[in-house]
Amino acid sequence: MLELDQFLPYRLSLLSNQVSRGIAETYADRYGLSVTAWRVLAVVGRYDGLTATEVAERTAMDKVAVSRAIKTLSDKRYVRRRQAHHDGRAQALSLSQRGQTVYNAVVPAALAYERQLLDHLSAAERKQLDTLIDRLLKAST
Amino acid sequence: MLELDQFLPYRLSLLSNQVSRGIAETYADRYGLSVTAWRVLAVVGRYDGLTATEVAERTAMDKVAVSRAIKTLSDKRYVRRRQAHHDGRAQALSLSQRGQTVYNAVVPAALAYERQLLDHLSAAERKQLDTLIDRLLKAST
DNA sequence: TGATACTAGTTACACATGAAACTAAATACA
DNA sequence: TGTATTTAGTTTCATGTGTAACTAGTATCA
Repeated sequence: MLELDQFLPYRLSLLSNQVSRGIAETYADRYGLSVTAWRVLAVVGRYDGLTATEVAERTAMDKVAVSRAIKTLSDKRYVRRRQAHHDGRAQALSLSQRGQTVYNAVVPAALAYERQLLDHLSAAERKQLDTLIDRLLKAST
Repeated sequence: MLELDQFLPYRLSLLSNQVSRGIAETYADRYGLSVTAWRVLAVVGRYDGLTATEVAERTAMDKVAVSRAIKTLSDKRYVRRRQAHHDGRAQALSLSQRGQTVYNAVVPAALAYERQLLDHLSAAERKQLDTLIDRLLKAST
């Protein structure tokens, strides 16, 4: 007998969507960023000079999604692409001035949201949560 | 400093997607069901005679998504709609013979997948996980 | 009863997403 | 060197999704 609201995959999906929506409110409208674009921005801001392929690896997004997100960010002049010196096909990505500004505004807001969430858990529980997620991530691959 | 792969919202999204994909493999191709359609099927199979609105409440999907899923399921002859006697606008949903067959095949497979996942956790950890998800669900609303 | 506000479900639009096909550059190696 | 294979990134197509507008039936209450 399957009771949807006790079914782990459903609960995870619910939680993930709720959290994502909450976070997205901190940047979506203000900066016109989708979740995928936001992730790319976050990674390029953290690791300057990555190529699209490297971004894809770090974000667990496929290269099509990354390519589109980069196009969006590039159209908005948040990221610059320059020819990667070692490979004529690849482009090294970095934040523009504007992109840096967005990054500086958006990352703290996202972290604050996460902190606010985790405030509902004790230190021990946070650690537990981490362990459990790791375990389930491995188990589901 | 935001490190994506230690960021809770990202980790939750990753986990939820992986799990959903794993589950979907047990029914998507074989029965042509999307996640939303599958959820509606599961709820109607469990609670016969629900209306679309009631399904929406039970699945945390919005009514547009439910309407579309019902259309899919109805086109495939998995669910029947009959006029709800108390309200001319509403339709009471139930599984057809075919739908029942699909339900009987698909639900055990989904539960088996969940069990296989949870096998990686001890009884105490499962309880912890439940509590933590509940807590975070409340915190994120 | 009849005007008004509400509700069930569908449709339309704009945008997001995944898979496969494609272009151009790089590599392998006979 | 020249042919075959692989790889970076983009485009295309079919499908999924959320928001808002819509249709038709229901409830309210003067």
